[in-house]
Amino acid sequence: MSRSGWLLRVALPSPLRRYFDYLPPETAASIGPGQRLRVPFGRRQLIGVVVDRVDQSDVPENKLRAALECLDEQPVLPLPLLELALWSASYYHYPPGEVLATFLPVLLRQGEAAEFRSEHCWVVNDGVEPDQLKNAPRQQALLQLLMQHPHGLADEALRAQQFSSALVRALHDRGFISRQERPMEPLHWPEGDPLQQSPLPLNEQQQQVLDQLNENQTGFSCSLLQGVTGSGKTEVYLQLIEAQLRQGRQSLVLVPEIGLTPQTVSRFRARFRVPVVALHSGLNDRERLDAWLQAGRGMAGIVIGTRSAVLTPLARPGMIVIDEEHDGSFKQQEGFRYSARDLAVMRAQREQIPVLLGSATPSLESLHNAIEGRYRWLKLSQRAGGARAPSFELLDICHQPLDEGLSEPLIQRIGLHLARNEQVLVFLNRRGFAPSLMCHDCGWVADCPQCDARLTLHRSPARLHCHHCDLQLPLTGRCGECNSTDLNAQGAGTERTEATLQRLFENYPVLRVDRDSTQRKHALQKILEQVNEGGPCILVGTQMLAKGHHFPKVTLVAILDADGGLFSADFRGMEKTAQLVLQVAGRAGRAEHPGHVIMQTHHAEHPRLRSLIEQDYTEFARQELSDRRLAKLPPYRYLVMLRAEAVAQGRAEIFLQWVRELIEQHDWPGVSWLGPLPSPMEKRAGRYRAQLLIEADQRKPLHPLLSWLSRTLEEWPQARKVRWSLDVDPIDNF
DNA sequence: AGCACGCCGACT
DNA sequence: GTCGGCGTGCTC
Repeated sequence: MSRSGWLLRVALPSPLRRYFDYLPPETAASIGPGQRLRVPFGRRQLIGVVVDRVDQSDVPENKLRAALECLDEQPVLPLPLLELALWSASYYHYPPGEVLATFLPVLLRQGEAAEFRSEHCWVVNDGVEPDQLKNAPRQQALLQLLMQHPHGLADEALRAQQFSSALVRALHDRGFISRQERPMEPLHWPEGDPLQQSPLPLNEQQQQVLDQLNENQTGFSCSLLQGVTGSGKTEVYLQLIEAQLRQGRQSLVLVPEIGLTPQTVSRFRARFRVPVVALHSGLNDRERLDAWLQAGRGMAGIVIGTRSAVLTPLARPGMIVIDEEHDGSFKQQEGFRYSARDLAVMRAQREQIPVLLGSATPSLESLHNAIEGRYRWLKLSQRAGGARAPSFELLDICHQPLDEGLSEPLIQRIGLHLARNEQVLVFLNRRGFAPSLMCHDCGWVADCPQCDARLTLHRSPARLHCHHCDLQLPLTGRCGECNSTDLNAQGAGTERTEATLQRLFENYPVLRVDRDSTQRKHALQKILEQVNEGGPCILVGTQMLAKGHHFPKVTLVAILDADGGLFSADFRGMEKTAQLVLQVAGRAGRAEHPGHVIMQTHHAEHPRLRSLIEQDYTEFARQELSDRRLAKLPPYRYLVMLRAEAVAQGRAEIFLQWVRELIEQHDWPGVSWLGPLPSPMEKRAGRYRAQLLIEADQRKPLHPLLSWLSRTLEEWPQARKVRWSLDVDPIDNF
């Protein structure tokens, strides 16, 4: 075999944490990093990404095989993004080939060409004259339109001009036009002013923040924009993006999963004349690839999407915005467990562009970075348009009789606001009718057979539903133990609260907003429309209500259970509660009717709750941070969770005990470990889970241990009998 | 992870 | 006599 003298180092979608070297394919043109190869791998073929060209391999020459073909003439992934992928593989200790695969749209992973979709278009045949169609005016009009477009028009363009497909077919059948296939017309930036709609006037604070941020339009910088709800953060984003567009640069906007609504996207589309690409879950594989290519080839001016949008290539990156940066959905909770927020900061650093983290309630991690001066800290404390901040009240419900979770004083206050023709928002972060179903004769409780959890009782449709594994069981109306029919629903979820409120306030509409009530398409939109009509009503819902939508006619926000996160096993419970409370509170009120927030609690004297309502989020966060420092918790300590799960009880824990002993055979200065411990919910979806916590005061000493550990576990036969995963910077302990 | 090979139990 | 259970070994 003739040796060409160089080899290709390839990342392959396989759980193995290493690269594979190949001889170049027969048709070896110029192949380098970022291009895809089809290679033989064992008995199958895989699509991999070249990460390097090398002239030596550790693999014996006779084991080297030749790649079958190269799929790209140009790198499909720009080099900065390839490097980001490889860096994140090493940071999260996840197999590089799998990481690279998640950077690519599905079709590219499968070996499809990195080209825009081809679309059908219609062209006029030679020698056809419109006069021939005098008796068919619509056909004639269509023909005339097509004659103005010698390259043809796509079905979609014709439909937009009100020409039906039947009409098109008629012309085709008569031999006037024919169908051609060609790559989709890519979007282009229009010449001139990128604005389509004037920017909103800024208040003084907004203007100051904008000016400061515009000082750093290029080069890396990281800023935290802490702006109370309604302070007009989005307008600041829009005007920053505008400045980037004027320089011909693209912006990437990351939003939480529930934040990516058509309204959000249309606000960006309405403002600018440049193409806005939205990466939402409704796209199919083809649409996703087209959007990805539009971003990577610089045709899109703005790319907006959820977590995975941070992996999208940009031809001329200008800046990255992460809205609601504290939101948990930016962390992937399985497989490649990356944090889109942290990757965005890393990416901005590598691409030398600014990154902006925005939130009314920043994560303690980001706030800590701001306090320490690593991030520029900018604040918007005024609500735009002169709206006033809501007032807060802790309502002590100790010893108070509750009507399905509602105290008498609260019911009265709700009635008061309704009587004044105002709207009320009732927040309860618990779906369903009741969180459990109990037998009154023997005390049996309906448990999930696959999880250590109660089944939630739902009424519409009636069923028992496990919110952890999604198991759904029909209601039998009988106790699973003693067959009694005397069953009691314990506690209240949104369905029950809705019913209770409807009973108490029968003359007012009660509208429920949660995952169940908004499943049908446009259901949420309909509810929102009714609320916006402005008549008095009660909105009941989960955290769905806390994101994105604003309800100016709501003057009372009732938080039924403020206690959930106060004493939870999760050390972030307090932080999450505070963020949720402030997000919900921020939905209400406007200038002439400031909102009032009532929180029902059994701990009205809880110091942290008090500081949250009497002072502000920043002061609350400083206290919380000082607790974290004392307790040696993030952001003062770096955590990695080694998780394991197995079908047999105890298996995962025994495995982790072995791992611990393995770790202890070596010296790891600056690193300590805790566990193994069963997960807070040991059994979930039929698997028993355990975890070993690895921690350190610095990041640096963690990585040698993790590299060694992941490689060791990968090769260890015992490790194949359980499912294990490393979670770097975990955010919850389940 | 796939996908093979390999060696022991209940079936057309 | 075979189909198939999952142990274990390998992938440049």
